Parts: sequence; C-alpha cells; structure tokens
Amino acid sequence: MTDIFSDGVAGRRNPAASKSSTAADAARDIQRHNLVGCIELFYFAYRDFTADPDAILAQYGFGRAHHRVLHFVHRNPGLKVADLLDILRITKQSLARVLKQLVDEGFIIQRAGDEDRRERRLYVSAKGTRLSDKLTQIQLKRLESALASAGPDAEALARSFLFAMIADKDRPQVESLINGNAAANTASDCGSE
Amino acid sequence: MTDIFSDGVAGRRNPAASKSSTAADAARDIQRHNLVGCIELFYFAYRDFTADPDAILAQYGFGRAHHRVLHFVHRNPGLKVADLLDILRITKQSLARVLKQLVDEGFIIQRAGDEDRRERRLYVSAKGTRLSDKLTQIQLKRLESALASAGPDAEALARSFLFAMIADKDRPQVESLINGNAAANTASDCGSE
DNA sequence: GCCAATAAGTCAATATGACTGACATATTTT
DNA sequence: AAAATATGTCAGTCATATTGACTTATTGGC
Repeated sequence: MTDIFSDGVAGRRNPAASKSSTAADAARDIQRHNLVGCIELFYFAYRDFTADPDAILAQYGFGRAHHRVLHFVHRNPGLKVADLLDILRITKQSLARVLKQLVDEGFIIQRAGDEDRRERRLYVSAKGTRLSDKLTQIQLKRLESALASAGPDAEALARSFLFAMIADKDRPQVESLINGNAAANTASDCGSE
Repeated sequence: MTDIFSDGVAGRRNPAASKSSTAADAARDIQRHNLVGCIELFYFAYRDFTADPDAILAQYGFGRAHHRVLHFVHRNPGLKVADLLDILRITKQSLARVLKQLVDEGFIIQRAGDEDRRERRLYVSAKGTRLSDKLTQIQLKRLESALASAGPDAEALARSFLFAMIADKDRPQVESLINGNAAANTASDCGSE
C-alpha cells in the first residue's frame, strides 16, 4: 500500500487536509465534499419515508404505484386518466393495471365526464379515502417529527429546499398541483361510494 | 356545479376555512393539511434527483441499482459484499447481478481479504471512479443550487431534516456510514485499475 | 351525416430490480 | 474433522416499468 493510496483513503473524509492542486485531487475532492453525505441522507430518508406506507399497502396486496394513484386522486377528485399520466409520468399501460385493481376492489370510482363522456373522471370511495388517509397520516407523522426536531423554521425551509430540488421545467406543474389545480381540470365532487 | 361541491373542492386546500368539529371533518383535515404538500414535494424532488443520474447510467446500460453499488463502494473502498448487503438492504441475489456486471465491465475490482481470504473486498477502478464522480457531480450540482436558493442556513437544516426523516433504528448505521465508518470495516485501498 | 381527432382501454412482448429458498464452494474457527 | 462463515449460484416468481399497435366510444368540424 503506497502513501498515495493510503492518503486517498484517509483523506477522503477530511477536506481540510487537501490542497487540490491537481485534477486528480479535484476529482477526489468531489468525494470528500461533505455535501456527498446529503446525497446519501436523501437516499436513506426517501427509503424510510416510503417504507411505512409500503408495509400497510402490502396488507392490501398493493404496492407503491397504487399508493401514488390513490393519493393523487384523493387530493384531486375528478382527475382524468390523462391528468394522472401527466402527473406520474408513466405510460397508460403501467397505470392501467394498478388503476384497474383499485377500481375493481372499490377504492377508486370512475365516472364518465359530464361534458365529455369519453373522459373517465376518477374519485376515491369512502374505502379509498380511509386507506389514503391512513397512508398520509403515517407519512405526516414522520414528517412532523422530523420538522420538529430540525427546528422552528424547518417547515418553510424544507419546503423551499425540496421545491428547488425539483427540475426547473417541472416546478410550475408541481406548484399548481400542490396548490390544488391539477392540470386545470374542471373537478367536481362525486357521491363517493 | 353546486355550492356544496365547489366549496368542497375549493376548500380542500384552505385549512383556515374549516372547523373540524366531526370525525369526518378531521379526516378531511388530513388532506387539507398543508404538510401534505411536503409529501408530494418529497416525491417529486426524489424523482428529479434520481432522473439526472439515470440518464447517464442508461448510456452505460446500467440502472439505479448499479449506481448505488458504485457509489457506496467508491465512498467506502474495501467494503465487503456483506457490508453492501447491509447498507442497501437487498438480497444477495439482487446484488449479485448488478455487482457482477460492474466487475465484468471493469468498474469495480474484487480482491480477497488479506486476513480472511473468504471475503471479497470491493474497490472502484479508475473507470469506476470516473463514472461515480460524474454521477456525484450532477447530483451535487442540483443539491448545491437547491441549498443556495433555500438560503444561508439551508445546508445544516436540510441535513438535520433528512437525518430525522430516517427511521430511528437506522440512524446510527447511516451516521457512521456518512462519517466514513462503513460497518467497522478494515478498509485498505487497492491498486485500482 | 361523415370523418378526423381525442380519451381511454387493451394486447403482446420486454426489461429491471426486487424477492424466496435451496444448494455449492472456499475458508476459517472450534 | 466438523461447524460456522463469506460468497456465489440456480431456478422460479413478482411488481413496476417500458414500446408499439390496435380497438372502442365519443366529440367536433365540415
């Protein structure tokens, strides 16, 4: 083991010890960069954030894909299939299977659009609402305790941080979505159940 | 569209307008809760955060699983297969395929452990380092600009927020991992390439 | 009323990344 | 010598995604 290699290993976590005078040093700095830890934190945080709902969904024979469909339909009643495809960015075929299961098992209700009867407007049933709320609640719990432990301004900061992590081109869509304007749809509620 | 329905839809995002005197109101509050937007932000942020590397990986015929293996081996040279399984929480069989590809294509080098020759110590080659750095750089870029736009204290706060989002039981492992102590391994570097 | 466009559903085939359970091999420890 | 350990491998399954082509129902323009 040469000095160069042992320096590479020991110094990896110790940015203060480096001078980065060469290109190779600069490359190593990328790995030494303490922000790399944030990449890892983001990965682990997301993994654990989805693990809670996953465990509940498994009891229903559902997966993450079902969760997403249920969630966005719950939040945006009257959503069209096309809107959902646009939000989730998956193909019609990928959506079809999970949506069919949710409809067949009575979690989601489809109704032809009032003005355009080709459209299938989507609504959650009471059963779907219960499951969606259950999943949301467990995620809110984790989110709330994380924000609480991160300090008083954590919510606003987490919000703007997460929003800024979204690709520029996606931000307008996400912004209008979380503000309740899903794809400029003409949502009207539905006698769910 | 009746008044009731339009109120239902418009009011869904307007917690201030509610009184939540009944159980049904309380359930609706969950959905009205403005923190629900954070759940969605987290989903979209993670999706876009992984989209950048995914595009690069696709050029190599790799996927996200390869990225994770390459990343953690790069960050923790000399990692054992067992350590990697413990970090990624996948099965040996799931790891085997991606690891084999990375080894076969020369991104990762395996060497029998010095003390225990049953162990396969993992190291990135120069080629693996180049790819890993490329992927890290694009993620750091997004992270840096997000933190910059979120304000001066954003990094520390994002760090503690993300860390608190990790399940209690996982925190010690993640903490030691991001501090450079992967599974108390006796990492030594390797003539990479 | 005819025809093109649109919304949605469906078919067939494929890929990735995960899983389980069993078993093989090399090596170390007891 | 036997047990335990680290890894590798085989066979089969599942969930989620993909592409491309095609069908059906409905709408809207001419």
